[in-house]
Amino acid sequence: MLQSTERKREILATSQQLFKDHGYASTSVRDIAKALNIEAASLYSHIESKEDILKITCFELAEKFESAIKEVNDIYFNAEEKLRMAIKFHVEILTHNLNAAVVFIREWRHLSDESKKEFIEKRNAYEEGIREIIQTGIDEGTFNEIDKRFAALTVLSSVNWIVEWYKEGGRLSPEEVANNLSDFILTGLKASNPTQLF
Amino acid sequence: MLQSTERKREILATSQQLFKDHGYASTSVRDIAKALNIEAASLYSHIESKEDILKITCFELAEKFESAIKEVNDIYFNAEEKLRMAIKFHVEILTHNLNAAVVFIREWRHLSDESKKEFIEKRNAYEEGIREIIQTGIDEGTFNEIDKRFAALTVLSSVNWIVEWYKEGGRLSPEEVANNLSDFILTGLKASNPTQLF
DNA sequence: ATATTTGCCTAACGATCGTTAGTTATGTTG
DNA sequence: CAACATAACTAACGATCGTTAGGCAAATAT
Repeated sequence: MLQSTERKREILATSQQLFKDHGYASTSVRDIAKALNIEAASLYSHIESKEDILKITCFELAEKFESAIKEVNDIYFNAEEKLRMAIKFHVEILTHNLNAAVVFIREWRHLSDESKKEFIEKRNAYEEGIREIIQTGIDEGTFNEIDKRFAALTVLSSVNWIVEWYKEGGRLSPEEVANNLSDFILTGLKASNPTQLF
Repeated sequence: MLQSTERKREILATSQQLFKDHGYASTSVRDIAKALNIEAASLYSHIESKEDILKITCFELAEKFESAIKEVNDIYFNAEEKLRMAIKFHVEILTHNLNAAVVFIREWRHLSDESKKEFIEKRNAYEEGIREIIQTGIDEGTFNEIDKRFAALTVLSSVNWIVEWYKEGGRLSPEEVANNLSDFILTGLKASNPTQLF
């Protein structure tokens, strides 16, 4: 007897805010209800379970990432363009769904075994998409020969970390954040080094 | 009436393992006791509270990081050497205290307000140490002019992420991990670019 | 006007939570 | 041997957990 999707979106949004601030395990169903000014039991007209909220949150975001990486890898570009575009999309998804993104990044471990397995598969597929971009760059000769697995993880960790400090309406727009990240990841900290010229 | 430090170390180590695997909030005092084959109440001969375990774990690691960054910044080196050394120490601390490190990185949010405040201060001081190294590089002219705050956070995020995949006795030694990370952070993905030569 | 659906309510369930009080074997030390 | 310290125990506390059953007023559909 689940009801209007509109009310469900409110419940999801409120829950994501609370899960972000206090963690999934430390947020009770009663906390969520209180934030919505209703009773805990009333939530169950809209959701199946507490884990239902987590599951929907994690998988909705996973789908967005999935579409984004497909879009990038289906179009023909060189590796640098692809990576810049992937980072741009990734940052956009994170910043436009900040609360959900934090839950996606931090709280997926609390999914049931079954859902967790599926989630990890989707995450692996996404990582594989990033690795393909890096491989493209190596094949082109435009990227350094580097451990792909290591590089993909390092790229993703620095991109994901923005949820820890990004503030809506802050100093940097999502686009600027994405550009800064891309520059950092592509060229590193060091100023161009004249000793590499021979 | 707190007892032998030896037994307390066992309790800490066991708790850290469980906190790493299931999270602080989802690990009950009874879970910890069960893993040690004792009753939950027996733990209280050794610890003050559940949060006590978290507090000790977070602050012991914070101290290690504090000493490391002091050691790096007190010795005179150029920025690249300093950064490489800081990353090497950081990776060593993480890999030699893997369970505690995961708790330090993921679970500090569950500290009491008072402890959390102190923890954040210590973390900020550490980040400031990293920013100083970056500033040194900019002053030297060996690092690109870059947003220091942004750079420090990005460096730390990629270094901290290793706890998600590092396995003791795995393919890469801590030293190799540190070197790979330093190379990545210093020179980026892109092969040295001839269009930058004028 | 009547029937149905919606969105909430109260009340309660059994389980589990962190923690305390008080006790008891098992050494260890004088 | 007597006194003490150690490291565990049993039992229980009040609080809170996710969830279910059943009801009720207001809105909507027929």
